[in-house]
Amino acid sequence: MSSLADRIEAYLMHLLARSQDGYVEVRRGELADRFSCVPSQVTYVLATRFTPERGFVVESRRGGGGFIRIVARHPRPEQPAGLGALWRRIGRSLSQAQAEGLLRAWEEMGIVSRRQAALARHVLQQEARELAPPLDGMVRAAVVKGMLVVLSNWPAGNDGIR
Amino acid sequence: MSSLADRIEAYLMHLLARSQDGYVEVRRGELADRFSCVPSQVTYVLATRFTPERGFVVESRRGGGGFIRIVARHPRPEQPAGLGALWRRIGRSLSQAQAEGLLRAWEEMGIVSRRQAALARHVLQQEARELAPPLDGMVRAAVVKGMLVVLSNWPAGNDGIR
DNA sequence: CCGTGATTTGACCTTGTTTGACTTTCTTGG
DNA sequence: CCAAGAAAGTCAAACAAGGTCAAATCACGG
Repeated sequence: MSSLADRIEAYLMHLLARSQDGYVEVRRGELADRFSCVPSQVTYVLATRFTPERGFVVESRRGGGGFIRIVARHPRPEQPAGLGALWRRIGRSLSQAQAEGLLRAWEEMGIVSRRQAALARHVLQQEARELAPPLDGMVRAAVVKGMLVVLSNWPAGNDGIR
Repeated sequence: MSSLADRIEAYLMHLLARSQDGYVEVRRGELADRFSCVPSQVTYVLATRFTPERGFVVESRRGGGGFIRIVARHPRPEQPAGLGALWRRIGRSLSQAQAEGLLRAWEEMGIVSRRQAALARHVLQQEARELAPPLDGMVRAAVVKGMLVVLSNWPAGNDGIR
């Protein structure tokens, strides 16, 4: 028997799946109402199912006109070699070699252009230069994650500044 | 449902975007009238959304012929040019407020999607969290620059990872 | 049957918005 | 100069969400 939490999760996943932009906005109260439960049940579902580890980011606002926004990081949740894995693999820090390897791979896959790769290498160099070992890796990871944010596009996304 | 405050903000932003000089002048009373609300609602919007933190300066005069002038400090809708300036603006370090302001601006201009903006906010938060003052700013700058690397997408059109 | 982890509830908290009564500051006509 | 009137400003109370936390309950493997 699927639990209430499961059904709420399924409903939200459904909304996400058919959303064109890769995110949904709901009212906690309305949801609670629809499933005839207390609002904090919704909070529970968000906290246990829509976590960053599972590839979701949740934003919310209180007060009048408040809402909860659930953002999916990737169209197809957990593909073995997909973006989710990539996010996890990057982790908190990247060596120069790791970063370059990633870039080369992306370039070969046509995920980034030659020019973007070159620019990225330049930025990596600039930013991580003269930083002591614990920090430089973090900065590299930061740069790559910034790239990933823009690259991990939901079908129908932005194409960049022309 | 977006709140009244949101709608008033949007309206003012719209006026600002259309204005060539980067500022607008409105009557508090007229605005209140247009949105059928009390005048102090307008004051509330100004106080919460058009702050110096977000790059606005608000001046006003009371009495007959009074007015409210909203000046946008940097966000000139730099459509064609701007990219180089953007790199320069980012610099070596970014405060949380600066980073969020930039993101908001990009989101408004449609340079990044709502979803990308949300992801970016999350990454920014995660990466800079528990980093002491000199470093956190650098990491934020790194994230934003990573985004910019991909966004400054010349001819070779990239559509993101599918 | 029991212990453990997941779920469900509800009382209470924090944040953001809306309204309205009251105040301050200008402008102007007399 | 001064009183009236026309704005805008302040501030606190009432509302409108969402968040927290812990107790109660449930489901299950051992």
